[in-house]
Amino acid sequence: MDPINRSVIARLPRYYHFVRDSIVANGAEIVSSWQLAQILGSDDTLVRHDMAAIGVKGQPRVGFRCDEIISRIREVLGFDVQTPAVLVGAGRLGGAIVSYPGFAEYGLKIAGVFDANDDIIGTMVGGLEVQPFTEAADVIREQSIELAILTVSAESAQKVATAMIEAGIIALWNFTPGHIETPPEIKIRHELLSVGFTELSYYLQMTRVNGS
Amino acid sequence: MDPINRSVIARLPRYYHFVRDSIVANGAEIVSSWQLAQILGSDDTLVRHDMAAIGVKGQPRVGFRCDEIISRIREVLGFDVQTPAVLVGAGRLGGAIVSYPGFAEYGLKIAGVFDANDDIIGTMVGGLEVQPFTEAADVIREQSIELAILTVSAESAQKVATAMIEAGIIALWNFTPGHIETPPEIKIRHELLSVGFTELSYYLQMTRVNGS
DNA sequence: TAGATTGTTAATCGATTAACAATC
DNA sequence: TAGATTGTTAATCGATTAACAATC
Repeated sequence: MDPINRSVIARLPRYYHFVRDSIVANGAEIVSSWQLAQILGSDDTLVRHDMAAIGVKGQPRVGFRCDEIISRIREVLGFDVQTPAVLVGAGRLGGAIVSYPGFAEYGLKIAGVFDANDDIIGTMVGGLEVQPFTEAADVIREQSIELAILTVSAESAQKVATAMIEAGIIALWNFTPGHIETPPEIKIRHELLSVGFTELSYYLQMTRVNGS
Repeated sequence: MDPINRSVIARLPRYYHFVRDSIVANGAEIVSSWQLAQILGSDDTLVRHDMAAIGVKGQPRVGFRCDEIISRIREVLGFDVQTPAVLVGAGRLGGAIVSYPGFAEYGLKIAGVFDANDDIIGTMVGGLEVQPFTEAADVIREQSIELAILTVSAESAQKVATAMIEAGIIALWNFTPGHIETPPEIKIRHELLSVGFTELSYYLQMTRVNGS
């Protein structure tokens, strides 16, 4: 299968949520490209292109089967293959992520929570005991963990990332605002909360300047 | 001033962080488009286009002034105008956001934290006392608050959003995975954690399928 | 001056939308 | 059949990159 465009990939979770919720809420079996386009605020042609990209075939005059959309998205995104991950930094944000109820559905399994702070080590976070950061590398190696979630401070981000990569991690999910240098073969995703606020702040700024 | 492209806006926080950190770390006064391109993994021409878009002029043979970049980005994004916001849903994620230390720098000011759960009302979150949700509308009206941050459950997302809009909110920052319908004049940003994980999961899925 | 970097136009690339045929 | 919706090619649009002149 050809690799799928990044922009398509980014839309899949929104399709997924809406279709799954429709099934749960009113037993929907069929959804049209027009309906999905409404949800994303886009064109129905784009939806059909997306469905074609992930190999979902619709039925002319009818629409797309909800269960087919769900199962294909799960397959494409690898939701049915469990992805074990370590989380480093058991602060508030780390705790929120460990406890986020939806993640199990996507196949994300937090295999261990680590922190360097002695006051936090040994406490429970989302049903897991916080372990000393010094033991993270062993856990990664023993369980062949590929993903690390970084919720440490910006200052320690680079140091932690380097240690994780050395231990065998190939993907990083970075929630710190710090700058991290990684070798090109490592996949890193920056989840900068500031980017989200920035967009809203700019919008509000514009309505102030131009008059609302 | 012309509106600035969404994609440019999304890059500004990354420039901002890097330049600010460079100033703090080693007193940098000048940065070149090539250096900034390295950070974003992009082309130096793109950086120069971005600088032109926000009205920062560089000096040929020298580079761009760090302080000028910082002050222009702050101005464009409205960081120096305080943006008061209400946060609804004082769970773990809500708590993490209220306590996020960086936000004050961007001008985000949490003016009130609200929750519908009696067990949570009255507790302290990030230095603020959690107030009953029923009082949120009054606070919004009294303080002319324009932004609401939603960290409630997916199930109550729509109901809360509707109430916020009725009270006068014009921008929503939605951290719930639920689907929310809003009138077109309302700016809504969906901060779906699943989108981030999805991208990483797809990458890991691909390396599994194609052999790494 | 020579050289390094910015500034800007033109070219390319990729993603979205339009048009319309195919299907049931 | 008529009509509604998918499927797919072509056109458009926008964002990125290439090329090169301008500048100090």
